Amino acid sequence: MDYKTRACKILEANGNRITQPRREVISILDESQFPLSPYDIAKIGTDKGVHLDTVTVYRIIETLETLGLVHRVLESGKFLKCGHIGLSNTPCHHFVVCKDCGKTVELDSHPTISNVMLPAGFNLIGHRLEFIGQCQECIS
Amino acid sequence: MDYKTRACKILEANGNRITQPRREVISILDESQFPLSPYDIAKIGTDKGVHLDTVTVYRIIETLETLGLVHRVLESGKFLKCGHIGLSNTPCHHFVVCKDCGKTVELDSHPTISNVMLPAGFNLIGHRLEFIGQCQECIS
DNA sequence: AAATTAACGCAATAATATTGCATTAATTAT
DNA sequence: ATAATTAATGCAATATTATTGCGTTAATTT
Repeated sequence: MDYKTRACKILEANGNRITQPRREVISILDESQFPLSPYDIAKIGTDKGVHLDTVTVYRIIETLETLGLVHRVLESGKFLKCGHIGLSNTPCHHFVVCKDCGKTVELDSHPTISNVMLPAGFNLIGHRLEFIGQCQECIS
Repeated sequence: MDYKTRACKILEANGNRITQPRREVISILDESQFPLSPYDIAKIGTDKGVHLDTVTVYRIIETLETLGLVHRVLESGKFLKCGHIGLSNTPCHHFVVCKDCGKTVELDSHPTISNVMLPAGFNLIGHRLEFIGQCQECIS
């Protein structure tokens, strides 16, 4: 199932309406191999002749993120469609980011830092690993 | 050597002046176990009676980051002192972040996702791993 | 086809970040 | 120790990114 179909199904299954702006945002995310900011998305839409209000894009992104349909790439703060709903639904996210052009690829599996399979030709400089959880005081 | 001493040494060694605002920012970072935004830092300083302009804090943070003396915690966008200059100097960063209170701890070593040593009592929910590098097109 | 209401669009505002320039103060040279 | 040098600061203005409130529109249900 392609991303657009999957996204619409999941939206619907969670009681959300399939609107023109949502279709457009999903389509734009699907077609980009770079992560995009809400402003990027609004501009691309408007350039294509489909008016997209930036506030609307913010709200759509928030919805899609909740549903596990987009990630936020931390290094740039921009958003990327999720390639794998199964993994993306979990609170574990794995990306490869090019520091020069920003191109970003989601990794298929849970890699370790030492034995990760990177895209062909990708030159590894470093990494960021953040474990998210609850500290002792916040659990109780 | 404690953080303040180390920070001043490194600043000096790189031809930077040891100024009052810099001392203050370093001190505030040293005393906080939570990551802080430039605005947080300016406010804490001002509350302590030491006027700190926010723009100045931005510039100081930038300098400290370049020297490997602070990290940016991606999840929150806030800054944290580096506990380990040796590791921090590399483009590899490892944190544990509490999702509730934001308390953040830097990890000592290069952990793998499956065998990480977390602080006592820390409940692990998920993680973010971003590999940074250059894609094939950007290398040439 | 009408009723319902989620979602949108616009305007205003808040929060975060950056730039230019005159002034201040840390360091160097005398 | 004092003067000269210039890095760094502080202020003002501006740019960028994100949020909120509310009347209107349009997707869905009745």
